[in-house]
Formats: sequence, structure tokens, C-alpha cells
Amino acid sequence: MPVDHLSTTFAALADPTRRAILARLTTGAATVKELSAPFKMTGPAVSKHLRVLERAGLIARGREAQWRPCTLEAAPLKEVAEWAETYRRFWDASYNRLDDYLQQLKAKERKHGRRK
Amino acid sequence: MPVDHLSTTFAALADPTRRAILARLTTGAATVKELSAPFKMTGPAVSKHLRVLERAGLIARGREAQWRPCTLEAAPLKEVAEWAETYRRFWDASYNRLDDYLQQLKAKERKHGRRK
DNA sequence: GTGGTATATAACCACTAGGTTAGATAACCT
DNA sequence: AGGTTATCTAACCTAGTGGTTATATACCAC
Repeated sequence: MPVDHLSTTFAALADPTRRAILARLTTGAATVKELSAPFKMTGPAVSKHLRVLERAGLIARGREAQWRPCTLEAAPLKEVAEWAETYRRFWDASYNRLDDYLQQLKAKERKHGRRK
Repeated sequence: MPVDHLSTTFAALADPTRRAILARLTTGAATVKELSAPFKMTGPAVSKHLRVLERAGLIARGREAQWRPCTLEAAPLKEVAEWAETYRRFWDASYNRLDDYLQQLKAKERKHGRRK
């Protein structure tokens, strides 16, 4: 039960059911019933998944009569994307070539600097 | 215990100790002992974290005498970044403006189409 | 009110996760 | 060989997760 933001987000995303729910919400708000429809599990199970998503700040819930429509809240996903991006140079070959290029530039500058 | 790739990756990342280990590995390979140093936990605990990272494909382990140096394997992080990017339009305001713009273009085209 | 629908809570179960300590393995160094 | 170092495995504990069923709560419609 980690308390830091990123851990909570990653934990919430580490379940295919919850990611499917997020995907569904990209097409607009939905009630719990609608969100349950694609799954074989019972209502309470979906309810628990929604609570996990809500506590992670990935969804918001409104009240309309007897429905609690859920909407997507993508802010934590931005953090995830930014976190992953910091590792780009370890998977992106062209980034590595750029990296090498910048290293060479630096090396050249050191050479010139030494000369003066 | 989800079997799909992305769930395993997210689960592995949902722990601050493991993310710290990955961060450490961006500066180069390291032994288990070196990776343990910053943490108050015992060796076996770190060993378990490393096994989780290894099974998620986030690190690779070599053998050098009595050491098992770990190196970063960033491929799964690329998948994470790409997955998160599919939600960009839900957090990026400028992307939304672009989205609106494209919608308007489409609307115009429909208008022209109707005219012909 | 009664009945039906939507959702949440409670209690329970099996399993997993993160931690511990103690012991096993393996390679180095005299 | 004996001792030290690095690492993993085993057994255990506590707490959390994902699911269930059964029960409550809230709202609408009649």
C-alpha cells in the first residue's frame, strides 16, 4: 500500500479490467452498469475496480439520480507518460545517436577550450 | 497475477524501490550489493524486487565471478510510454485544440461534399 | 406506500506481495 | 582447506487484492 502518487497510479493500471474501463471512458462518461457490461464479473467487483481508479485520480464520479456516471481524469496518465519519457534514450536508437552527437560536440568544445 | 505483458510491467513499476533501482541503472550496470546500498531493507528483499523486474523484462542479469550485474532493459518502458500517449488528448489542451481544428475541417468538407 | 433499478457495503475466501530470519550455493583469497 | 563475500532459496508473517454472495441504501415510477 504505497502512498506515493506514481506507485498508486501504476498499481491502478496494473489490471487489464481497469485499463479496459479507462479505454471505454475515452468514448465518454458511463454508468457503473454500462462499464460492467463487457465483463463476466459481478457488480461489486467492478465497483471495487472503480474505487481503485477513483483513489488513483484516474476517474471522477458524479451523481445523477440513481446513477454515478464516471468520467476519465487523465492527469495521472500525463505523469506516467512523462516518467516513462525520461527513459527514452534507453530504447530509442535515434535518441542515442543524437546523444552521441552531443557528446562529440562537447568533446570538440573541450578541445577548443583547451587551446585558448 | 495477471499474465498480460502490460499488467506485469505496470505491477513491477508500482513500487518506489523498484523504480529507484531502475533509476540507478540508468547510470550503468550494478551488482545486487550496490543496488541494495541505498535501502534499509535486507538483501533477500532486494533480491525479490530484482526478480520482479527481471520477470517483467525491465532488467537483465549477467554473471561475473560471484557477482550478478544488473543492466536496464527499457523495451517495456517504451510500451508504457506508447500506451500512455494514446490518452494524450485527454490531458493536453493544445492537442484538444488541434482536435477541434480537425473536426472543423471535417465539418467543412462535409459541407462542400453536400454541395456537389 | 410497493416494486424495480442502480450502486455501495460487509463479510468472507484464496492468493499474492513485501518484508523478515536462517540456511544454502558459489566464487574468490589466502 | 578454511574463511570471506555475494547472492539466492526456504519458510514464515502480515497485509492487501480480486473475486464472491448477501445485504443495505438511494432513487424513480406507479
